[in-house]
Amino acid sequence: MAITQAMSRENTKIGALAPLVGYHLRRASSAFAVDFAAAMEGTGIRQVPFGIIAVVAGSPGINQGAVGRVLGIKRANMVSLINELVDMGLVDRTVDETDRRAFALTLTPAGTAMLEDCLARIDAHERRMLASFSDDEKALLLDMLRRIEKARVIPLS
Amino acid sequence: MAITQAMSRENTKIGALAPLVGYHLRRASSAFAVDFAAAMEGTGIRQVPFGIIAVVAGSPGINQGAVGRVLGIKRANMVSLINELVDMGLVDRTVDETDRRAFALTLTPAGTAMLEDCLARIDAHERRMLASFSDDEKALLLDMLRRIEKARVIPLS
DNA sequence: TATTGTTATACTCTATAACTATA
DNA sequence: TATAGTTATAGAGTATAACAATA
Repeated sequence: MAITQAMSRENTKIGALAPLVGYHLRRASSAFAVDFAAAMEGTGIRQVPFGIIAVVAGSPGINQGAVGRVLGIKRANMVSLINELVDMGLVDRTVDETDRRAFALTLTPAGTAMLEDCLARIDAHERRMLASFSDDEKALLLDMLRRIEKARVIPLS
Repeated sequence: MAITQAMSRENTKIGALAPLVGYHLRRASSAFAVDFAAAMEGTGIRQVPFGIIAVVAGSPGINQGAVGRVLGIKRANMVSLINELVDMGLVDRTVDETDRRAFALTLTPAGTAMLEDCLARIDAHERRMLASFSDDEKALLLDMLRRIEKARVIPLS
């Protein structure tokens, strides 16, 4: 049987999914995730741990629960994520003397260096994924995505 | 210690994540997923199985592998997803007589009814999530998301 | 009583490798 | 030899419930 070009492209018949923003958000996010993983190769850093590193860098001394609330990660799931970053020597975890239930999180020098390396890789990754976007389009997209994030109160912890 | 309003809102200090399209895509997609799940309550249908139902409806007789390629789902992972839909009585799976290795997938009458019910729920869900968006903005967003999906060739099967 | 962190557990989605049966 | 489907398995992400220590 001859393989036509239309067939080899699988013809993209997504039926009722075509007009759904939710579907295309999911696929676009997935495409970003695949390229993100490729961009991070060799660092051992994934999307979620990178988010934690960025938040800790932005608010040194922040505790686990607060990081989770900012990123939409449940307390229970923060534990192993922070353990991983501490084990990698990227995050320092000390008892918060103003609230001895909590841990104060900061980046180690290695954590700061890792953040810088990741940010350089992510800059290239974002340029790659958005090569066809003008600066105005990129700003418009960011604004729309932020509006969607706020459209529903994300349940936390 | 007094809790200020800024503190209770957690102050949204996402640091280096703020300008990253990949981060906001992920959070926006997640917000859609949460509201999607709420919208589907009682149907037993999740995002991925809904995608399969929609693709089968759009291409009756399509086989598992083709559905997977359209949706970015690996062959191995299609098996249990199709089993689930067959067990729910929504999808009919018969041997494709033109290629006896493959299964021809079609929706049962119950599957067609489920699709209609889901589409009505999803219509309300999308309107809810995009309440602040004009028709032009929505079209612009869809166009941008489709461009991102194509920015990287998604590896399939 | 409420909150921080913890453990245990489960479900969904995704990934790879090896197998069978057909083509 | 390539492809359709299958099985087994593993890693991530996310969800809930119950507990100890501290506020």
